[in-house]
Amino acid sequence: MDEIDYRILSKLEENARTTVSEMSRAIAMSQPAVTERLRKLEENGVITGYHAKLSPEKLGKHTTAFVLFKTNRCKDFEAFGETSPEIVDLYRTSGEYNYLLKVVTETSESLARFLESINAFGFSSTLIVLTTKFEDKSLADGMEPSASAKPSQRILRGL
Amino acid sequence: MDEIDYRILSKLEENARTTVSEMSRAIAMSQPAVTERLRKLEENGVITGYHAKLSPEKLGKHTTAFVLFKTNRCKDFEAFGETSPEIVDLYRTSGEYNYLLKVVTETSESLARFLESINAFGFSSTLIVLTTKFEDKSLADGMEPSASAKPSQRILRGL
DNA sequence: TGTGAAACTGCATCGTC
DNA sequence: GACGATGCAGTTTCACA
Repeated sequence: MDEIDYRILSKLEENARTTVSEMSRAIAMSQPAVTERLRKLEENGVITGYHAKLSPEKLGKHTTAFVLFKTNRCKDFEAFGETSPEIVDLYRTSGEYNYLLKVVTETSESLARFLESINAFGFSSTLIVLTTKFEDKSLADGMEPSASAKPSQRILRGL
Repeated sequence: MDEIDYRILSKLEENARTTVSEMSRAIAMSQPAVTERLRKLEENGVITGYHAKLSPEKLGKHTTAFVLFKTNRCKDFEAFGETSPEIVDLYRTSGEYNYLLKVVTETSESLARFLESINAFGFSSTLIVLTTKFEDKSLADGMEPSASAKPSQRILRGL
């Protein structure tokens, strides 16, 4: 994990469809060398996937909310979460509530129906998203090989 | 926005580096036709970007938290948020708190330092993420052209 | 909108250092 | 680890329906 790796990661965070040749030009390194580095970054699990980001609005989903949730039926609730298309993110958390959900629905009415459906499992507290200032800020940008790359050497060997 | 568009979107949500030829094979449609649909989905803002997803752990970032935040210095706080590498997501929300932050840091100590730094702007309540059950569930999957594609016709014309 | 054909570009793979 | 060469795969562009 040197500076070149961070530059590759940064490029792909910004645009996952960047071609290997484009990166090899930007980096001034041969195409096979970039391909090989990329292969290792994927193999080592540094890159976990490449995903298109869609506009919920353009898909008719106008309401986003975060739901703090408290339940003692964790297994049941997690199984429900897996199958619920409204829940896009699900986190186990510390604190008074034990789950945090990001929920994306068509309207505030469909959010209300969703909240009623989870009331069967426990108690919820809902924060409606008014505006998203930003999302998914780069993790690779501003990473210095000297600072956090040395620990990652250990990590990449599976420790 | 017909069923073919949803299949394209679904493929790219799952793997943003899927080639046009792969999609054209899966869909049984010519390559230029898929390219043209893709161009329009991007132009209309249905697809907002393609991003590599990185493992915070593998980059030495072992602590993730959601922070509920209350401030009356909104402009100042948002400007701070833009420049803060720890804040990966920033939402304006309804409720007692007016912001929700997703924060990714190296350790719980660096999280503590971060929380001290934002105390200058207002009050926070922190939920530490113990485990991420899932993130970024598909928005396009299970979308029926009959249901939400008709509204999106209006949306795509800019209404 | 969609198609097929052709020119162009990018990628995988190899042997070499 | 990185490089250059090469053959195959993917993309772009076009005339046409």
